[in-house]
Amino acid sequence: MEAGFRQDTIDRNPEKGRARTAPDTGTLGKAVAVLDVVARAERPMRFRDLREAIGQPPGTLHRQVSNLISEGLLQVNPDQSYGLGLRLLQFAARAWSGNRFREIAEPHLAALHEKTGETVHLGVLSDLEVIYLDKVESRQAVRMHSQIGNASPCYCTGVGKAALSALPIDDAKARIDRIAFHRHTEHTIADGAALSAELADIRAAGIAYDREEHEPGIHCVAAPIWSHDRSFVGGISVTAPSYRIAMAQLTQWADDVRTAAAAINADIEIRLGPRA
Amino acid sequence: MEAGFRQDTIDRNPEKGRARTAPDTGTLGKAVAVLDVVARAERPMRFRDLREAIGQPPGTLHRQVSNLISEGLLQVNPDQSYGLGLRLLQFAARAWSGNRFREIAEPHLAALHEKTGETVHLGVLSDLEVIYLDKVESRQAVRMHSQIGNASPCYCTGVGKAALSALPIDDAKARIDRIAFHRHTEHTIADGAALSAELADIRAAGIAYDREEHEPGIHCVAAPIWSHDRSFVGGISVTAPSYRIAMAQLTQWADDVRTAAAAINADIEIRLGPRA
DNA sequence: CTGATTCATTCCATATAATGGAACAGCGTT
DNA sequence: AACGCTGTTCCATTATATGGAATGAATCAG
Repeated sequence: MEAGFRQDTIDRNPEKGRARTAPDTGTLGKAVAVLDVVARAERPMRFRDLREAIGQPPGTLHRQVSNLISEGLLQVNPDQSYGLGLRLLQFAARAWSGNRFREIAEPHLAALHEKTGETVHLGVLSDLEVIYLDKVESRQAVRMHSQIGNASPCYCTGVGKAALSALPIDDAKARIDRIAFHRHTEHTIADGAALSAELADIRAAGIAYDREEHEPGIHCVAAPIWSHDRSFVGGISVTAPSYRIAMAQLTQWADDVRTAAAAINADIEIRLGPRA
Repeated sequence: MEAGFRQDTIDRNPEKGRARTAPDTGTLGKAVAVLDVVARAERPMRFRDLREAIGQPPGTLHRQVSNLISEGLLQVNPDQSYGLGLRLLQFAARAWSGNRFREIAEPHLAALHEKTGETVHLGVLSDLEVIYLDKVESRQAVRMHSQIGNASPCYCTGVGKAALSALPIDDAKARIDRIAFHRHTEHTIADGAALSAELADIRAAGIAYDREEHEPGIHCVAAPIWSHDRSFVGGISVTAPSYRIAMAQLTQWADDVRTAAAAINADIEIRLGPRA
């Protein structure tokens, strides 16, 4: 419908394995496991579908589902299939507008977009994935929602690699060992050794490139941002289609991206630092 | 920053009382109660603040918070304050893109916008509030996220009144009795009797108007949509600033809005009906 | 239309997880 | 250095979730 060059769909990745931070333990863990199944489902899920996906006895699952519904986290469609509840939308609206990093980065993203004219992203590292928090785009091409909140692998995105480069080296190493690499394009980094090597370069340069490693025909230049204690790492990027913007242009933007990221880091330190 | 005429902020309403569907009972209920407090907080909430807001003993609250964090539903900012977790953004992205009603309504909203040139909304009734699921807007003026997922009172919005009119009368009556009316503008409906009276008109006409009842200077024309069993009711609306669009113009659009809503209802019946 | 079968829901004794008081640790303040 | 304020950990107790079995509803075959 719209002229977005980047795929408009939600996670077409063939990687079906969940990158959960926590095990499905405890009452809460089991509850979000149910939400997770519903969220990741591609076809409408009815009760029996959930049952085989979750593997809980019917009575148990039924009560879990009931509780989720009464909390508004889950809902039943008229055709008996389950969908995520509207309460999640409410929460997300707050999660987004109340996010301090997004708030701090916002003007810098706008400025960077102003300078380059291309799409600017803000992403945060969440375990092994990058979650996009914001984007600034020239035309109202792609619908925002299709991108914000979406997760992409960290090893084949500019923001992801930038974020990894901001982690303490042993932390980064530990995460890399847990990555299940998948070739999204012919340029995708395929193993941990190659990724570690590239991260060394990224650390030295303060700049990461995605050379059509995630989506064919899309490349980007990114720089890391972080909080003082590295409990938060993320990145910003300028993304463009390679048919229109040459790699040489990206490298020219590198300084702008690095400068913008540095400015964001300074703001984070001031507004969220230990002495805030 | 942008030229949005409708307020860009999240819920400035003075109504602080929560419109919870469920009591804070059960492990899950207590967990979302914590999320709710964080979501509704206006200043940064630290552990101490949560403690007084929730009223749980420190040990208990600490574990609840820890569990929420390990599930990614909550996170700690570097300055020790809590924020909603990124997992909620991921879930919401799916809740939105996977929402059947939104999906079905989408082309009709686009067509309605094409015809009127003004902002078109899709909202769903959730207990006593309307939650906006989608909007189509001419310029990329207001950021989508500031609107989608937001909740507004049902008694002073076009979509809300339209949705109420689609409920079985006793259900509507029961909900009206629970509304805490608040005068947002001088035109806001102030009591249940007035609302019931207006709902009768809306049922007869199939059209609801918001005559600057929520935001001064903003009015809209809306029509209800629903599922066959009324487990879902909502509405669509065309919204405009009154300085630019006269009431007479809104009444001229009423037929278009009603027609669009009817088309959506037909699609819902076909795609989500009992024999789907 | 009837009977058989599958699936969803309810119930309740049991197993499990959440609770909260108390004791501990970290840190800034007096 | 001792105090007070917050946040964190521990563990016996208590409340909650669990899941097998029974019931009810819906679907399908004959």
